[in-house]
Amino acid sequence: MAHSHEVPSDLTRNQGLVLGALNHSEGPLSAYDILDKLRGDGLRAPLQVYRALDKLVERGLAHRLESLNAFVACADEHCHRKGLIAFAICEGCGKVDEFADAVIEERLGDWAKAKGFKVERTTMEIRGKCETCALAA
Amino acid sequence: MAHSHEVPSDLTRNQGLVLGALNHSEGPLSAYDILDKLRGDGLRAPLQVYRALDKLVERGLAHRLESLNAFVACADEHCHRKGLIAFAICEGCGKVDEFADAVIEERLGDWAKAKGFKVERTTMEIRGKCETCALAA
DNA sequence: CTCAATACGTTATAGCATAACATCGCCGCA
DNA sequence: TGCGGCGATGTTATGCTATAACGTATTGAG
Repeated sequence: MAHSHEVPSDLTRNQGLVLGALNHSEGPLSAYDILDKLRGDGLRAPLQVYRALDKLVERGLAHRLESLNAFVACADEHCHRKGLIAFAICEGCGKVDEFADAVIEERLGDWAKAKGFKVERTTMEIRGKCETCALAA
Repeated sequence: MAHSHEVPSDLTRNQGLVLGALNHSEGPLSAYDILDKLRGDGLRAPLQVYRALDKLVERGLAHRLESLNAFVACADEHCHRKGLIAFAICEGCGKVDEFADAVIEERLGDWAKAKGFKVERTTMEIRGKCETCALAA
């Protein structure tokens, strides 16, 4: 079944709808997937979805998967995640596993420091097959 | 000035043209950027560029930057890179720095092993400001 | 109340990527 | 030589992803 996060109460209507759609989905959704799910709730234009997604991503309630041009709800119930987040995306079933790794984060930080590079955000995405799908293949 | 890689001789005409365009560019190029640069050489349709890019990426002669929907030539002169590659992308000047880190690779490998996840490819992209642009800001 | 800031709604358009189909050229081999 | 397969190519059409530009509505601070 899908996630069952609580939706923060200070979201706007559209933000709440979009986050709800993400929470109830098994896997990542494109902005247009979301739009289709929410037409019944009065959403009509891509921009309504993109604007809500921008805010949600900004607040860390949702994440953008760059390699998929799609979005997922943050897997962390109360969104305590601060640092770098990595995603493992299964090409078989589409499920996404979200995790953090302090060593990797530190390592990237070291590299950046050595180069004088000022990091603003990092995307890390692993594509492959989850255990279930790998065994089924 | 731009890179000065040699172009492998077994590339097809279109592949050679596309790789040449990437090699002569200071920064990442979208497929349509490439197309525009190569109209004078007879290329007319996006698909011609995308097909060449697919092959080049497959062979490791070029890389796709997911967070930019753009492509760069591989920075390694003779394309000896085997493992995971990371990219630092400057939002100021657009330059891309390509690097590898064995520790990160090992760390991801450990995670995957523990989860039974079969990795097919990984994208790691840092967005931020390079030293020059950070100081200028 | 008034202003500023933010969200919202709508239309149009820009930018990225692939489907589908026909052709061509090269190479191995009967 | 000539057949046959395969991969690259060319072309048109189309689909998916994302934002520009405009105006209205709502909210909250002073």
